[in-house]
Amino acid sequence: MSSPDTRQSILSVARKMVQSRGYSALSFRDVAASVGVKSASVHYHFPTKGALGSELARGYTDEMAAYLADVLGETADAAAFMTKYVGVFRAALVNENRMCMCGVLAAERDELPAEVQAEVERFAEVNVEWLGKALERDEPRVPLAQRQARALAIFAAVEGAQLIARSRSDVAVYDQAIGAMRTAGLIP
Amino acid sequence: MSSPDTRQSILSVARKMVQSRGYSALSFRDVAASVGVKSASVHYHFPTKGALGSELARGYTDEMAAYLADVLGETADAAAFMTKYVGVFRAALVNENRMCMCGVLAAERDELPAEVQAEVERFAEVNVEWLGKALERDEPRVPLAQRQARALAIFAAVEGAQLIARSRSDVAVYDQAIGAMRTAGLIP
DNA sequence: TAGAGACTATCTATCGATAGATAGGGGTTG
DNA sequence: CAACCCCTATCTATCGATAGATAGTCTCTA
Repeated sequence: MSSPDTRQSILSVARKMVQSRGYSALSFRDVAASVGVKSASVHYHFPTKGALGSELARGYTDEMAAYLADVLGETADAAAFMTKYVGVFRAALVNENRMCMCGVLAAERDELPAEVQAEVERFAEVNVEWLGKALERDEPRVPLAQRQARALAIFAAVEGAQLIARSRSDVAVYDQAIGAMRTAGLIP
Repeated sequence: MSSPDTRQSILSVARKMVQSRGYSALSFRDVAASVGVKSASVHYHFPTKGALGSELARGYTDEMAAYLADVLGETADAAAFMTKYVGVFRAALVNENRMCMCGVLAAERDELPAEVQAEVERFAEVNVEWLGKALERDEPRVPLAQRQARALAIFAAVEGAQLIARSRSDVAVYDQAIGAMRTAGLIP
């Protein structure tokens, strides 16, 4: 197996592992076994656990940012944006009851190397900024600060809905919570 | 040191440890060192890590349930209830940037013994049920199902707000998110 | 009431398993 | 040949857990 393949396999396997078991439970041996190489080979591509973790988080955020940018490119109203947005987090639950990787990492904050922490914060920034832009489509006259505060609240609420739905292994919990958030007026 | 003291110290230290570092990072040695005994003594009081974890979660939920019952006993409207409710989660953040223990545990779901998982689910049930009762004070005519859905949404939103505020080590993020949730009408 | 026996709570020492990490060798390929 | 990639082998540190011993306390009984 050539290097780019191995490297990508490592990232893919490690991402799933973090999403389902957390950063602390991410081990070089498990990743290696799942990829089909030895743990020393994983160290070849990612010298330390922090290097692997930060690249994982960076790639995760980058992919999310790219997807959100695409969605924003389509002309649509805020409600349509939100439907797509909550769909991303829903998909993680449907896919083997996983969580947003940065949500998991946030819960383990004190265990993370600083470089990983920074990426987690960037993920939040990217999401909140995007949500602010999406809200702007509907209510361009609302002051920026107020819109950003609401964007922050939506991001937090969606992460929370995912968290508790996962704790019950029941995507219906997510749907119910998101539905109520929309009914109440938090999410367009 | 007599046994009840040691046992309580273990629970107290372990709770803080889980709240700040997660279940995976909870170790008998660290707990023992912090309490001032040997790890074997911790095993004397809690034979397995699962036993310690489930008792931690059980006690945590029990304390929360008792506090919430007290609050509900006081005559007040839903808004007053919510102020106290969000204050509980705020206090954890202020207190060394900790998180709701069951929120942390929810994120690590797949790493938890079944007995601990069950306690995490009970915490959610207790919270949602209480929130439903609190909402009932303001809107007794709203159908039960709808009220419970909103209660679920509030619980999820508050947990989420705490999660992302903690990831930034900034309680102001929590305040801003909660404020926007109230402004938007999700939280009374 | 004195002593035997059991219980409590802790200790020291150690177990096998696993963690992340490293040194150095070997094969493949451009 | 040189760079790249993966390997074997190993290291130190730590994990949860257990064995066996001990000092102190409690209880029951002769």
